[in-house]
Amino acid sequence: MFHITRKADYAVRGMVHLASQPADQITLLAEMAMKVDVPQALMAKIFQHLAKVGLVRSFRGARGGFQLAKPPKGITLLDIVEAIDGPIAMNRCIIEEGACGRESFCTVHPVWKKIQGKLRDELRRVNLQDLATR
Amino acid sequence: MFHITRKADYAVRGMVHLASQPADQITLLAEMAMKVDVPQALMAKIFQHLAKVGLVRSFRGARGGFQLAKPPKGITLLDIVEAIDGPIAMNRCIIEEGACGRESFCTVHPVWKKIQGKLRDELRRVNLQDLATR
DNA sequence: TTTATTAGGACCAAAAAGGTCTTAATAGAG
DNA sequence: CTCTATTAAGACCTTTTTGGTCCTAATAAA
Repeated sequence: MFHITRKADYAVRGMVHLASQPADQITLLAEMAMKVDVPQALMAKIFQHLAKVGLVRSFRGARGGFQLAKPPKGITLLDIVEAIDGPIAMNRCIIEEGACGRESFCTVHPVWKKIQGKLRDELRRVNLQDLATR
Repeated sequence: MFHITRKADYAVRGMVHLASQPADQITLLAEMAMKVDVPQALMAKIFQHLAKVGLVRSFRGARGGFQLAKPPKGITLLDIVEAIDGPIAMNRCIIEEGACGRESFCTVHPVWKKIQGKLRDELRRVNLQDLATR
C-alpha cells in the first residue's frame, strides 16, 4: 500500500523515547517497549539491529539497556527508517540495478529517481531533537 | 521495503504507452502488455480496474481495447499509483483512523502527514503528457 | 452465428511482515 | 564464584500482501 513498515514505526517510537531521556541514561528494553506500546520481543529485535548499525549503544547484563549513540540532533528520520526498512525507493527499478531492462528508454525512471531524492531529503530534515518530547 | 507495487509500476507503463498513441486510437490489451513487458492476464486485471475508476475507457468485443479517458495532461502519476496501490501514506496511522491510539500526543504523526503531503504533491506534478514518448 | 475481446471472480504460490521462543553471552551484585 | 538480570542471535511460525493464472461470462463486430 506504500508506507513504512510497522517495525520502522516502532523503531522511530523507541528512538524518540530514548531521545526524551537524559543523554547518558541507559534505558531498559522492557521499559521502552512498554512506554511506546510495542511487543517487547519485537522491540528487542529492532533495537539489536539499530545497535548493529550504530544508531544506539547497547549494554548487556544487569543494569543493561540502550541509549542513543549520538546526540539526538545527529539522528534523522531517514537514518532510522532506512536502518530498518532498507533504502527508500519509489520503485524497485531504482535499487535493483538491471532488474528491469527498460532503464535505457523508460521515461518514468528519472522521475522516480527525482521524487525519491526529494522524499529522502524531507526525511533527512527531521531529527530526533525535533521529535523528543522533553 | 517502501516502494510502489509492481502492479502500480505496470499500470504506469501501460498508461504511458496509451498516452504515446494517437488520442482516439483503441489499443489492444495484448499489444500493450507485450510492448511494456507485462504478463497479459495481469495487465488485464490492472486495466479493468483503471477502467472502473475512470482513468481509461474500455471496449469489449472485436476491435475492442483501451484508450485514455482524458487528455494525457489531465492524468497524473498520483492518479495512477493511488488507483492501484490505494492512498499514499507514510505510515499506517495516517489513514487507518484510530488504529494507533497515540495520535493525540505522538510528535511524529504530524511529521508523517506533512511529508506525505509533499510526496503526493510531487506525484501530482507529473502527468502523462510529460511521460509520453511521442 | 461466429469470432475477437474485455469483465469478473475464483484460485494459487511466493514473498514479506509481524511476531514468538529458545538458547547463548555477558555484566554486575552478592 | 555463583546467581541473576539483561541483551544477542537465530530458528521458527502465522498472517497478510503481492503477483500471477485460469476459467467462464458478457459483448460487440463481422
